[in-house]
Amino acid sequence: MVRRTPKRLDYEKELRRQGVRITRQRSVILAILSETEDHPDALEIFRRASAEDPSISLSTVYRTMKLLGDMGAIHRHAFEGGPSRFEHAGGEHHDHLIDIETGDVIEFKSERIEQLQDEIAKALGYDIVHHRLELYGRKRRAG
Amino acid sequence: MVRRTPKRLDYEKELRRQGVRITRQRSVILAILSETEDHPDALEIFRRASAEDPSISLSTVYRTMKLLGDMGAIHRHAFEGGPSRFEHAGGEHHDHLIDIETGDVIEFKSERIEQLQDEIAKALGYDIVHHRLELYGRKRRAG
DNA sequence: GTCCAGTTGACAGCCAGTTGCAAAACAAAG
DNA sequence: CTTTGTTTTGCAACTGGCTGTCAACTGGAC
Repeated sequence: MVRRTPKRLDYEKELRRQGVRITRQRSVILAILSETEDHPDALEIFRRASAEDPSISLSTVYRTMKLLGDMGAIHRHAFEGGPSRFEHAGGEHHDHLIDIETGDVIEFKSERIEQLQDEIAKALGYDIVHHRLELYGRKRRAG
Repeated sequence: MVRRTPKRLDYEKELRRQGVRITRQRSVILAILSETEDHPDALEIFRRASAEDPSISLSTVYRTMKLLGDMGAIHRHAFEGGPSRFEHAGGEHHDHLIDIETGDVIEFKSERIEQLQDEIAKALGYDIVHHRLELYGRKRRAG
């Protein structure tokens, strides 16, 4: 059962409920985030937002990403050798496989790995607050 | 069977063999790296190097870390929310648990997780080139 | 010792991201 | 719809971590 991306208005309603002002700029950015399935960086979000409202500044994009991140509405991923990339939160937890040739990101999930991580941390006397698991790979050529 | 940290001269000999000039500065930095068991960042290495030779510049530390990284003599880790931290290569592969309160780094290894990662990548049609697994946690208070 | 490509320190430049500030805009109250 | 007070914005300046430039210096082959 696939969870569908929340719509723009769901985001806005939820943020308003938390006392966040919905400005024209934030609305545009939220729309972009809720409609995409990829993992754009701040500059890419800025480009897409600019197409819709040329007056939006890159600062505002950065500030909005920070705000949304702090509120838990989006996740920020600092993959190797590039700027942070974002995705809307709300789906299930997952990790990432990054295509080192194209930069494409594939999401995956392994209950078993999560479980092993917990066991390892426990054995070392720690509670995991969060983790980062990224696989960097190259598409296997058939043949 | 624990592999012992290679000594400074081992490093130097190996680098010389690969055609790298061993300067006074590099020698000092290599000594620091081969004698530490922690994961210092460039500034910390600079501080330790300065104590031994005040004329060493931070630029040289950065350049040397890049050089040694490219040669495979050290590993660079970009943990969350901080500068890159380094460790000498030469031990077995391992992953890291980072204490989010102290910044301490604990190394661990899980054959099983590595294996699961390979399986996941394979299932997605990829060959893993490298990966990053970091657990961020807090020491469990005995209660 | 001589020589010169490789290396250095100083410092400018770069990149992703943050911040200070005056002007503009949201939204609550009237 | 207007007023009001706080938030947010665009802009430009700034930051931190790191890389590039360049004249002076130096390791190490001869």
